[in-house]
Amino acid sequence: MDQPSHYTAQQIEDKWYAHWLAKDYFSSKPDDREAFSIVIPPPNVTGMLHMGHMLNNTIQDILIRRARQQNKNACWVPGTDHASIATEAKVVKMLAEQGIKKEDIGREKFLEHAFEWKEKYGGIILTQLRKLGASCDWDRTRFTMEEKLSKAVYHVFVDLHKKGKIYRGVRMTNWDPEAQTALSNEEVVFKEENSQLYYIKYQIEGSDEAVTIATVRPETIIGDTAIAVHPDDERFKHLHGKSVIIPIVGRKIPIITDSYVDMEFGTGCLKITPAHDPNDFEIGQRHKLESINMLNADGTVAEIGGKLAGMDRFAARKEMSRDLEAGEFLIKKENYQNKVGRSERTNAIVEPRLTAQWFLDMKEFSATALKAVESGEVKFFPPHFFNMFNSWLTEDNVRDWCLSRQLWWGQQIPAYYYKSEVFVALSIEEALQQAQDHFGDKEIKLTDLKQDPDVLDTWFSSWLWPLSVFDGFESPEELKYYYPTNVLVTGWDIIFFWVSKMIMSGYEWSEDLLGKEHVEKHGKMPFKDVYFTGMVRDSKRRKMSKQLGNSPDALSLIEKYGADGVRFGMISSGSVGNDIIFDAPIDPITKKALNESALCNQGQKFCNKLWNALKLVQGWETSTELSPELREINIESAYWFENKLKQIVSETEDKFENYRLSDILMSMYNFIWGDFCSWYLEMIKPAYGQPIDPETKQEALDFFERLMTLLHPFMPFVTEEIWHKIKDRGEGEDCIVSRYPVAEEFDNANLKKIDQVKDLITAVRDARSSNAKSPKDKLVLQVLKSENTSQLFDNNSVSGLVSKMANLESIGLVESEPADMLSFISGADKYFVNIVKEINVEEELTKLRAEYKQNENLYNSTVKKLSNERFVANAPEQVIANEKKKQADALQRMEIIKKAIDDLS
RNA sequence: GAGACUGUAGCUCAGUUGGUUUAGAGCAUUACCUUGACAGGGUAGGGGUCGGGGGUUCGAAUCCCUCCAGUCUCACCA
Repeated sequence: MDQPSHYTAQQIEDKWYAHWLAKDYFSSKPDDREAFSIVIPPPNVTGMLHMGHMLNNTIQDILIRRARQQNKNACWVPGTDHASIATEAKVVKMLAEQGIKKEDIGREKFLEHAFEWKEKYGGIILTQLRKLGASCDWDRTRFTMEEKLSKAVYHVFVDLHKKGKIYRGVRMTNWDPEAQTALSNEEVVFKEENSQLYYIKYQIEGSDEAVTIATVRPETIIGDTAIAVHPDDERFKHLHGKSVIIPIVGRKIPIITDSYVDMEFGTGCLKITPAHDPNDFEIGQRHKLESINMLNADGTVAEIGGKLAGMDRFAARKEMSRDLEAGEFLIKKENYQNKVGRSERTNAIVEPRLTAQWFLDMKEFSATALKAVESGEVKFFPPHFFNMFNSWLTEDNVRDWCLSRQLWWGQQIPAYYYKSEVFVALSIEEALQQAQDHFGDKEIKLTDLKQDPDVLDTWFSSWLWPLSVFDGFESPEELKYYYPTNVLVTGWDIIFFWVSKMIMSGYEWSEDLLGKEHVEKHGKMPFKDVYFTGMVRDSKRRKMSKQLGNSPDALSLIEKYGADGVRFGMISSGSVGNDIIFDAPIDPITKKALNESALCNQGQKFCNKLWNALKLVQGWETSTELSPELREINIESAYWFENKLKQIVSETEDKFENYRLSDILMSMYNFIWGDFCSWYLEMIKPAYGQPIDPETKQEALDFFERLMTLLHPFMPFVTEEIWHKIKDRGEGEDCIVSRYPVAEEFDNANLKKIDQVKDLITAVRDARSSNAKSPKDKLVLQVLKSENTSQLFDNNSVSGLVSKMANLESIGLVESEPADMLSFISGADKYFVNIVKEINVEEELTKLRAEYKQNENLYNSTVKKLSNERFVANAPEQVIANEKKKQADALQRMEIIKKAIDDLS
């Protein structure tokens, strides 16, 4: 068969992906097999495939494909997240380009545009995942804002409200006075700017004394409700419990103590304005201080500001400054650099402002999540992430979850206002009923109710993901089969945002949905294992991002190296939990990452190697009329390779348990390239142009087939291609559904024996190479008889094997050392070849002496250890035995080398 | 500023409870040889004071302290 010598991934990959889809291999429906389920961490619907996705999804695909090959019912649910902020921003931008403002068209029209945008451009990433080979069940593709999932969201919101866990409260938000909207932290840009720091004197009530505070926003003294000092600050101890008078304003406020105050910073006194500073707000809560809001939504001073009322905040600042100066309250002004937050969109200076928000009480939830991981019901890989998890969810640190977002794209909060009351219900009709009952007024109409304009945080839909994608809130059928999912693969940066919250929701609702019996048997957790992937970084350890331009383009990489090559590159560059330094070179001129990678290239070369190995085996002609000696060598080789294969399979099984994927891939790479291609195939390879016996050829092809099955989860395309090239396949006989091997007993003694054989072959080649003998010259090998060598060469196949691989003319055991032959040591035995040594004695002596010295050092170190009484007394027996063996071996080698030195000199 | 994680050959990483590791692998690299499956093969080699410094121990890459650097999450400061 004529085959090109290069493997070309591109068409082959498309072909097989289409084939798998056509055969419906990715789809999963409950049956009587064991389920193996993974829910994808839903990427933003606006997202494009980047390196992080490739890493994450390759891992998931490996796990899913292996499970599928283990005849488990493998189900990988794909989908996207509606990503309120990111998507709304995109749509707003798109509309802005058309000269449309969202406020002008209103909520309904805006959402129409948003959905239109989503239909057109959203979810591109899912298509891109196919290029990578992701074997998701595409029929199950979900979207966090689709109707069913939204229903689940409303359901849990109402449920939590009934349980009394949801409350309305005020919270500091970043307020953009220009756009008159709250901003998320992501939408605020902090920059160093030049400001003025005002030092202001506050008179102590009933005393001549005064304290000085510093502020960059003097107008906010209108909202002051306390002065805080550090409890241990000696300078102010005598003032504890006293009060001060706010300058100009004239109001009396207390002096309180709080360890938040930094004694070293400024004057050591801090004015507390709970309504206009996040930290002050917290201090205010601790000390039950009043919050006085002194700013209107548009950034002008509120009524309470007296003569400043109605003035813009900056004008008010100047005015206040003048008044303070006039009243001799202003001690000094100094230039000051601080970080000022500006709105990403309007560039207006952001004001911290108290706004009403919906909250979820997290106390019980976080305790539940902690316990789930602590008890091992949910296992973290690597386990050390529990530290971080723990420090965040402990009572002192946990904060209630702010559920509302001042956006339109998302699930609108199902809370309806009538007069001063709010009614939470699944529908406005229900809310109406509640309102009518509450007020005892049947006249209240639907139009009298006003729904809360805010939407829910995106995480409030994705925290239900493992429950909702199986439609658990509608019927338990599928959920019963697939829940708990087996493993979650995600980045550790969203451990609190997402991982912890899914655990919480799982424990909160799984019993309601699945029944007591089911959760007692299978557990309430949403997933049993969590595999944390690292961040993908560049060579400077920076996170790869679009803005930095330090990320190669994912699709270009696939185009260049093939999906298999890229998968190889991704997996081999990192292990569980560790960040991945992706070695893409940077263009020195543009400073952008080039779409190149040495590791992906290695993966591509690996595909090529497989391809050519197949070409070799298939090129062999067969003949049944070959000498039995040849067949014997091949039997010996096959027996060894069979054992080696079993060993790898058993190691692999173990490593999969611990998600040591890069480890597995590397050992397969070495196994296939080294043991299979360089050793096994060379062992059985017939002389050029000669035929091979048909049994051996078949064995080789069978091995090949098993290797493809083993490697398939990692490199699905090339393995499928080769699988089909090995022989004609029937309907449904594809690598993707070939049975993954299970660990079996193997003959360890045989592996050790062949290791010796390989060492010997290497030693002969070395003797040849270092004495300028051509590989083509046949040599005579004499083996000094020992217990070990007699055993090793007790049958013809080993001699045959060594002869073939080391290109020997003959091989024989001798009782005593032959004269005029070159000697060498392999293992602890001595061998001779018919090479006449023609090197200079000096050189050889130096070499031998160095070798002697090395062994002597080793020997000395063991002597030192073994003569140390405390070592002998304390070290475990095994360690001492090893040390003794090391000593004995070193001694034996020293003797042999010594003799060689003596012979030479 | 707080917490967490990371720091082992030129690069990317192993090194599981401290002792068969005189610190390993893959890639890259050097020399010689070879090339009739292959971007290939063979043989030998170079390259690391395991981030720095202390400590515990008979024994530390591994445990403790401290410092340095990087990253992430949170807080960003009156």
